Amino acid sequence: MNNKQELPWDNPRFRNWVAVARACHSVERALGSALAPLDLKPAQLDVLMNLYRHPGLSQHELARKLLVGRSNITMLLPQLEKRDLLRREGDGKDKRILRLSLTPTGAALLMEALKIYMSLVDKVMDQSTPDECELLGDHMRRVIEALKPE
Amino acid sequence: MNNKQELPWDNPRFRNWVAVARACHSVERALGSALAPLDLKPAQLDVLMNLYRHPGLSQHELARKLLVGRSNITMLLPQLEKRDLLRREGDGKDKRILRLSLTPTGAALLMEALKIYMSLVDKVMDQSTPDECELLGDHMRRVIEALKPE
DNA sequence: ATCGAAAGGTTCAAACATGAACACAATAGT
DNA sequence: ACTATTGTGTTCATGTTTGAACCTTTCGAT
Repeated sequence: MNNKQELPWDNPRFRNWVAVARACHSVERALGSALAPLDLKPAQLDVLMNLYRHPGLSQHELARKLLVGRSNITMLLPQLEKRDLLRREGDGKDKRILRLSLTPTGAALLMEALKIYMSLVDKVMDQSTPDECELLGDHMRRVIEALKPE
Repeated sequence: MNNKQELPWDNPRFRNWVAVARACHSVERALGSALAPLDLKPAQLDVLMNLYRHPGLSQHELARKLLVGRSNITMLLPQLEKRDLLRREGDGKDKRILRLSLTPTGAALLMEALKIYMSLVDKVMDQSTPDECELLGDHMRRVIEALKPE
């Protein structure tokens, strides 16, 4: 009955990952507050960022980039479209697909939001050297790869 | 009108933090799937973990540890209490406070869940050396500190 | 051609999180 | 003692996320 052989809290991997999760959570909440003046939620910022980098994305592709269900996108977009931040137009060849792109208004708002996000990221990365920051990013990109097919 | 001077995607700090956020999101979703057989959500696992380490926590204290609103706890606990995973009993001195503690059933389920969580954490940390893992944890603990008072 | 399977998007109900307003207990200042 | 203030937990309305069922379009096999 004693499976306390090695409690997770003594395991460095566990302790350290829990710290990562908590830090992420903190940053997410801080970002939420910081974006409030723009009337933008972190999830919506994610949409704008991805459309800026990948214009012409379909809704399904966007959903996969955001690690989110397709229906979530369907619910998320109308708000942004009504605010004239993005456009949805049918693909010429495949009538099922809606291609997404930012409007100038959307791009402008994105730039404002990015300033806010960047200042938060600066606070985070001030806690490490540039080398450590790069190591961190490399590690996390490997994690994303390792978890991708599942 | 050209504030593209330095687009965030070219900024190492930004790129690397975005990777952290995405990795966390991936892990969170993978954990959600992996915990399904236990009929446990990541948020509920967080509750059990904190009660295991800090028995006798009040609801407010728990909420702050989880970075979550007090009302969230109120909504979250009854399900777990009905499953006999935890107990809520009034504090003798201060009748406002409800003190929380795991039942044996709760502790047992927690151990099962931790095995699942650990195997996921192993997959994550296999992507780095032990030294880098420790560095990562230290960095993130500093981040948590830096964001705390806000 | 035609039928069946797969893919894109939408709809809907249920689960969840959030913050403001509330009720009650405890504490401090007078 | 008494009021005002703070702290703890609950309630409620709102907004988000999710997954399953659905409709339509496309593609592939016969």
